[in-house]
Amino acid sequence: MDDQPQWLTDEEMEAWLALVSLLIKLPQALDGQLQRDAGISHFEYQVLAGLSMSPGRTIRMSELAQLSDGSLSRLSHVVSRLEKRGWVRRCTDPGDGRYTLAMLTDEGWDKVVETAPGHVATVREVVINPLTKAQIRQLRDIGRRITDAADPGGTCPR
Amino acid sequence: MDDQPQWLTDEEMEAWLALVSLLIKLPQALDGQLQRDAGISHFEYQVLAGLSMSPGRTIRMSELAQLSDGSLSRLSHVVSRLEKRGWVRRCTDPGDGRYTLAMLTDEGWDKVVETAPGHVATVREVVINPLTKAQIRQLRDIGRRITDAADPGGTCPR
DNA sequence: CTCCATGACTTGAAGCGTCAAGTAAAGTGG
DNA sequence: CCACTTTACTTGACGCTTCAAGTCATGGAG
Repeated sequence: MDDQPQWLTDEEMEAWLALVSLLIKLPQALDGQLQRDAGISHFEYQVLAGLSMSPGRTIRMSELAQLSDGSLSRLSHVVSRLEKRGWVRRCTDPGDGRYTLAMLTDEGWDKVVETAPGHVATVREVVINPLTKAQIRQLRDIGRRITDAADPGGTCPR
Repeated sequence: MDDQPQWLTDEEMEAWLALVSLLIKLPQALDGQLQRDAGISHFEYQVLAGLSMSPGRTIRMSELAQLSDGSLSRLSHVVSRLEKRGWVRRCTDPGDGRYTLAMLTDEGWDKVVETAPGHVATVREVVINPLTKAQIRQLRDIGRRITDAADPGGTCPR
């Protein structure tokens, strides 16, 4: 924080406004497609996808929370819903009773398999295709820098 | 949409994952600072800021909705809350009874004035400072391209 | 061995956003 | 000038996220 408010320059303001619009509209587009085509939110998709890529399609809740960039509480609620829908099951870690393991059921796996292509197509259409190859690399670097600054702890450093 | 799912390459995936993290963590950081320091959400700040920059500190609801990148419904709810807090007042447009004019009260103006410096400082800290001058320009271009693709109508083209 | 601190969740209430209706004013065709 | 459509919102219900407790299992200190 500076003593002087230090207002944004025109260039900075343009970038900032573009980013704010992005922050509102991209999630809408992603959630919209998944909700329409698969009846799930983007975060639910991330959770299912995270599970599907874990060894044994099983993973600890806390690890899944980091993988999907969400709080443990949020994840707990979401997994409850996914469990009711029959896509995930929970059980206590046999080795350490504090951990809870989430595992993807066969129905959950099928759901991911049937949902993924449409989702990837949307990501391509909205994010990848509009950008040049150079911009894709720039986006990765910019995203990482801002994310690091916004979440200093990182929830997974060490 | 393609026939083939056409999976993402490594570079594309890296950029995509970086963007997904950004989408989650940046709003958290922005909302967090404003909530802690001023007791308002980022969207409420945008609405107040939009009003404060309008001529006569007054603007139509529909124009304010576009300015702040929100739906009319969302704006209506938010303005109701801001009205209860005494920062905004609503009245019907004398010229055309369908429009509603939102106007910033003096208390609302004071709120913006006292909140802005801390918010700008956070934006600087989290978004502007971590980037080079070139990256700031890149961010603007990338943001615009993705936003255009995600929101084809644009809610304000023509 | 017991008590307490810590870690890993789960739960419930409260607040916000979205969607689907509903309302009211202005424009438009006959 | 009257019905009908369009435009600009407002409202209510529902679902999801967050926040603050609360629970249960482990690991240590004495």
